[in-house]
Amino acid sequence: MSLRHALLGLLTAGPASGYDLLKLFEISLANVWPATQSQVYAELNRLADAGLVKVAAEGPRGRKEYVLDERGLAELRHWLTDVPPAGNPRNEMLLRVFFLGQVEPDRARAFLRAQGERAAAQHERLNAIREVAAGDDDLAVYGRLALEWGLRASAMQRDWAEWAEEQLAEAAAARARPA
Amino acid sequence: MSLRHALLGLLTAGPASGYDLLKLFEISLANVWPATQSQVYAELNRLADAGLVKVAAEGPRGRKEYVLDERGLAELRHWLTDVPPAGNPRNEMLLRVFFLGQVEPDRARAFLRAQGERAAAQHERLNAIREVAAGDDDLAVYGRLALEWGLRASAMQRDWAEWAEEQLAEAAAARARPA
DNA sequence: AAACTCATGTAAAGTGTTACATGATTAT
DNA sequence: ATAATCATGTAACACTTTACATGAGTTT
Repeated sequence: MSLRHALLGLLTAGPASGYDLLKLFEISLANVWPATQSQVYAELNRLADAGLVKVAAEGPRGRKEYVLDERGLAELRHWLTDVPPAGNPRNEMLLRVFFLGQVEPDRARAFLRAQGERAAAQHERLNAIREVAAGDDDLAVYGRLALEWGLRASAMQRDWAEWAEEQLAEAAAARARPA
Repeated sequence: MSLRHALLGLLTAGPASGYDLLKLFEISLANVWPATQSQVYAELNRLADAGLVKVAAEGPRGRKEYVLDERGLAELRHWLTDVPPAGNPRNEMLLRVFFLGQVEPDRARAFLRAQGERAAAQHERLNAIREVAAGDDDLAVYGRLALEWGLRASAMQRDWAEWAEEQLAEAAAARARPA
């Protein structure tokens, strides 16, 4: 139930409507915890029912401005340090790797090359963000830690894919000239 | 719908019952694509209905032995190379990092230290597996590529957590002796 | 006989995605 | 006036987890 905590976390920066939060998701949490419009509005209603947030004001088009309640902040802090993070995230890319022996070697190598290029592109994209990322508020400081994680992760995946492709190429070469 | 493809993939190694497949999940795919008993049995029935697998034999306690159908293999190959992999996996750890400013600096650093230790332990665990991982069938060869990914990922996370902790320590030191 | 393993299934609840639906306000 | 943006909500479907339920065969 981390969407709940993502919303509580964003509300620490100040009051916001569902619409505002949705945009905050897009610009700040898109790569870490994406959420859809349906989800956000529904969860905000649940949070209000549970007393973790409150509707502070109602605006123009039925706009509801939510503020973080004391209990919501307590719940966020509790989650941050006391709740053990869930372990194994699924990895579709690796699942495919396991079964890559089912397609021709050329296709398998092409797959790995594509993954490497994908990771390299992601790395470039994040690098561009780093160069413009300013601010010294908490969200900016900790956001930069997360950004650095992304940079290291994409570099790792890029290098791994290159290495893996070579492994396959070597294995193919070994098969071509048997002992 | 990757559970489906995981099952098809495991069935390329030969006929198996739901019970067998469940154990294969535990030993080979647990870190990549975990699945529960309920899921496996239900999905096998759906796969049989869709004609991607067939019940080849029925054994003792209602045991049903499934074999991969030609159409199932075609579906697996199609998924492996033609279907673009879904991008953004959620990352609960990073979501917490974003909001780490909400707890005292000591607790934030402790969180990062715990993540680093966790990753280091994971790295050791995988390293131990590498040393005993034998076999030159496809699943073993490609399994080792996946293992190497895990080793690199855990090393990356361990190093990142150390770096991040230092960043926070430096920031705290800077605040202690203001200009 | 009791305990364990093998073997499959159903049901409920939580979470996430996609599509549909509606209407108010602001900008061109 | 028209289009774009703001703003919220509902419904259907898919996937995952947890718990419940049952029974056959095997080992001690």
